[in-house]
Amino acid sequence: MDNQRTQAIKRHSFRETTCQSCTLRSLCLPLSLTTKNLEKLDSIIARGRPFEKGEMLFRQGESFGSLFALRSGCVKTYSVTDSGEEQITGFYLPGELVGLSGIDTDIFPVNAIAIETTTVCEIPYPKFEGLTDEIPELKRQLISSLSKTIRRDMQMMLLLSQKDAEARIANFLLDLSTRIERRGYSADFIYLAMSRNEIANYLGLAVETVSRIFSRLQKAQAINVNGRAVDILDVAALTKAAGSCLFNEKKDSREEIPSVNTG
Amino acid sequence: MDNQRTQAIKRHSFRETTCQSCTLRSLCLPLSLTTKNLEKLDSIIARGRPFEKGEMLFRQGESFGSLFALRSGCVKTYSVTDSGEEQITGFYLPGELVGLSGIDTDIFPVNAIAIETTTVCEIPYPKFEGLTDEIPELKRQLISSLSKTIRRDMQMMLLLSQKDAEARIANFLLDLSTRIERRGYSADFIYLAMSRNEIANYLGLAVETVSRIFSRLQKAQAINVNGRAVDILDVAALTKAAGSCLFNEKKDSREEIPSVNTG
DNA sequence: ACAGGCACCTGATCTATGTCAAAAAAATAG
DNA sequence: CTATTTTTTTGACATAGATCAGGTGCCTGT
Repeated sequence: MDNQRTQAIKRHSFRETTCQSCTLRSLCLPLSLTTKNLEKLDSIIARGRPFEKGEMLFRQGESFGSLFALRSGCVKTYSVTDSGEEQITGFYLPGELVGLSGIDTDIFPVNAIAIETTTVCEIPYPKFEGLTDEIPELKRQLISSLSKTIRRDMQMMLLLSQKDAEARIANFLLDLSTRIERRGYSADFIYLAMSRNEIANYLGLAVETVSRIFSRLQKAQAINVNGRAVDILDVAALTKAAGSCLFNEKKDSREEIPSVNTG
Repeated sequence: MDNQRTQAIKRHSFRETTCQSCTLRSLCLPLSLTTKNLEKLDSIIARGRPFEKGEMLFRQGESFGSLFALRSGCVKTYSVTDSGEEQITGFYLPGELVGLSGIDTDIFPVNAIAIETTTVCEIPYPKFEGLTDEIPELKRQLISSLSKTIRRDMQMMLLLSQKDAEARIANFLLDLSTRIERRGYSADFIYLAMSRNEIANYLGLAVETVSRIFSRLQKAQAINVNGRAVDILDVAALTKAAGSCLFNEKKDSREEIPSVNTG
């Protein structure tokens, strides 16, 4: 069930106990902080036991208190409408920040749940906010994360409002590929932490459609699917299937992005 | 062409020359600043001549330098993909902030264009950022705007990925209604600053569909349409057509929201 | 006032994708 | 290991909404 990659992610992260020694530092909030400021940040961070698959980091409606930086694993955020439908608003990988959408309210507007065993750094927001007064660089970092999330969301809206099923899925796969590559893994292999159902919900499609498109892309030799293991065989073909993207997206995707998706 | 409402908006705003005397203060960044801090903010703001319909506040790819707070009129933001398709990412009303999505890059990721005569307060970002160091309340205000934008975007994603054409349009109208009501006008009458085409693009629909749904809602006595003038006859029916919404949306929508939509 | 061009509306098709149904494969429980 | 449930795949069919086509009215500039 756990493949090499997830094993590796777990192994490399469990030992880390400070931001300074964390291999995700360059992807996360600490990016470009001085050693001294790193220590300050470190001192407010809480690192608890791992969340098992299915455990919730926080719930929609619960009082907002902390941001969460992922150290390992994978988290999804979703909202529930008043009639009970769920809408997944994002999947998060190590180094990414979960909880940004709750910052200015007293409550979280989404649920966050671990979809595989996950370790996090919990960042109590009131303390963190205090730190941003002392450390302008940290403030800039937070604002930057928020702004990047907004740009991501724009991209997602473009996807949902103009692209067909195949393009949505191609984009989804390429996005994951880029993100795991940035974390030091091969861009050509993805182990999906989420079910077809979750992918469908996230992309605004029916499960059956997701399944069919996976099959179609496999038949076209663009990918090789084996349950949740996906090999990318032909990036060019996938990119073509993904269709046009926003200007500067490529450039953008090469930057370090501390936070992505909505949550 | 210009109806009573837009005339009124223009009239009441043109005279304002300081944040202190601005009637939009409670909807905008100044919210909850002390008089002294208000003056500081005021001193960095530039107020130029109005943008005529069709004039651009800034262009995608242009270097990011300022945020823009609308004083009157209406602005749309849109991105262009590398193959030339346009995607409208937001419509902005007086009191709302345009440009947030460019904050952490050196370039604007979207175009912003006035879709009717529009006056703005230009807020040079480097200076503004400096002010956020001095005025934690202003920093909080900015972070709050960003976070609210993210929640809005989530809502939009839900709309695009789960709702049918009728629900999208009902939501769109109710959203506009709420926003203009918050600005002191009747919630029952909307003068649309944007064309059917722009509505269609924004909502991920074909123009013809928008037109048909308008007709259908009119036939159902929920609204009365006369070109760009829309009377809301039956809020309950519209709300029902809009379908389920995210928990807490109602509560949320009653807060003062300095910025909305992506841009 | 008139011509040209948009913006908007409405009807007739066509199609991508949703829905329903059922089987195969994989995960989980016992 | 076997039974049961859940996830995934595939096929057949239905449908919302896109596309195509045409018509009307409105605004613009001359």
